[in-house]
Amino acid sequence: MSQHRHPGAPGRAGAVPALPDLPEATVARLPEYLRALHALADAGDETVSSEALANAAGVNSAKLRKDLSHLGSYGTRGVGYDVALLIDQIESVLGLTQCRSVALVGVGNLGHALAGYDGFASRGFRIAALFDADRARIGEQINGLVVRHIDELPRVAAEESISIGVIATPAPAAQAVADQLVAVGVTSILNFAPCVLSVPEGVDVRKVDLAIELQILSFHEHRKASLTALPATGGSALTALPGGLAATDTQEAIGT
Amino acid sequence: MSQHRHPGAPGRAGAVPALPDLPEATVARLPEYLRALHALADAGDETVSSEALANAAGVNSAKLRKDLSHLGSYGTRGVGYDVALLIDQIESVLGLTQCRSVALVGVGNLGHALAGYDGFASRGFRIAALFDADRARIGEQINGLVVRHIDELPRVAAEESISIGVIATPAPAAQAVADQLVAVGVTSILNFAPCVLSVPEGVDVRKVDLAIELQILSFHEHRKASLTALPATGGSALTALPGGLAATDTQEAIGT
DNA sequence: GGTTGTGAATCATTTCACAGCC
DNA sequence: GGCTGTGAAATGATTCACAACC
Repeated sequence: MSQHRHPGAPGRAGAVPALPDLPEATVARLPEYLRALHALADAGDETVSSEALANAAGVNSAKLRKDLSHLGSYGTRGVGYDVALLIDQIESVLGLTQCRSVALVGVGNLGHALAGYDGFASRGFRIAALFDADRARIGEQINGLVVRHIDELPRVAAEESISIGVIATPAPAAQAVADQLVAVGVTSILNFAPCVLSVPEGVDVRKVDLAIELQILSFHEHRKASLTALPATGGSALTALPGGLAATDTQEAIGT
Repeated sequence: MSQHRHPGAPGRAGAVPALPDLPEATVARLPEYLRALHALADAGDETVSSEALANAAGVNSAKLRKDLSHLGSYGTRGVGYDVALLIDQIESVLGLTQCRSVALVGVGNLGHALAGYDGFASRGFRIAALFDADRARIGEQINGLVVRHIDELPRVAAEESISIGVIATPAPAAQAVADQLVAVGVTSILNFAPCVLSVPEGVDVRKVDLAIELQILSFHEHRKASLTALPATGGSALTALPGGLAATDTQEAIGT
């Protein structure tokens, strides 16, 4: 990430509670643990071992224990972790104890879907405002929210205490939107437009590019095809068409 | 084929794959380079320096050069990289020389948007079939494609040479869909459902969870808020850097 | 018995810095 | 002069393995 790193000791000792300096990789996994923990809580479990939780979150148990140890961790040896306690702990670290308000800019194809996605609300986020630059869309209602013109961003951002901006515009518009978000004080942006945004120091940008995900998969697909094509030198070129069943054997699904 | 080998590695055991064995982090960045290169090509540029390309892709130049060196390197010292040549090279490595067919399962809110997203087609992917389990949706047309029942997957997958499966169903349905995709020979899955999938060895799964992205941003937002409440930690340069293109590292680098 | 927490070891990735080439 | 390619150093992340604890 960028170099905002604040050196360990803040002058005098002991003043700060558990303001954690977590490894970025750990931060990226905490939400997944949280999701798994909620599922366990819904199922009525009160404690869980690192092995079981790691399984539910798709990581190995050593990594999970190391991650949790960074937050000071409330586990009991021989028993495991208290599910409810751990949920509180992780939500507190992630700053999810307060519901955060999100402004979504760009209600085209993707933005429309995001505006209607209920996975946000159920996990601590409230889509508080929708914006677009296209006058034809202004006034349209999506999921109980009216689409406003982007020019209203300053007023609405102040009213709604916008905490996070989501950009779902076409690429050419994204930088201008980012600038506008930054101008009204937004310091966290989730960018779905396929382009790089430049923002001042102190503003965090995360990017989700759907085509890039497919291209990464394409690489692995390509690699797998090449591997089966030449197990030995001069191997016969079996047609790589996945028409029927693949040649691989193992079909067992692991776990639930 | 690359003959790149690190001769210094002592005591290496096991087989070395005969294929270009790129670091995973490099693979994840190649699509971003590709996008930047296409933009340069559209602008008429014929060559580009590592510095300029790195800037356009949101990374630093040393990383970019190291990444490109892994693919055998097509640059000219003192000049830079040939844009067209590099595009070909990267597309070839990523397996994008053939257009790959994608099956999309789940045409709810998000799936609907994905089906209509033109960013796929423009970057080497063809959405070849849409599926859903809800009988009420069968027959609906989206972007010229008709929604089929998931039971038709085996027949259609064979007809269309499906290469990649995209899951955009609710979480409870996702595992069953993954099993069905695997059963018809799909070995690459992009999962938008908020859950962990278990698949046999050899199948690649990438996961995109929109709420998780927001939660990671929430953490940084939370941390920044806590920091401003603290006394200064030395000369933390909060000021905007000269020029608008300053924060090259701020995006992208946060996790994968 | 079982399980956590954690130093130490291994592995991966990024950055530095400069030789070599244009 | 400018630029790439790349060993070597530095940083970061993962895994191992086991002592401490219930």
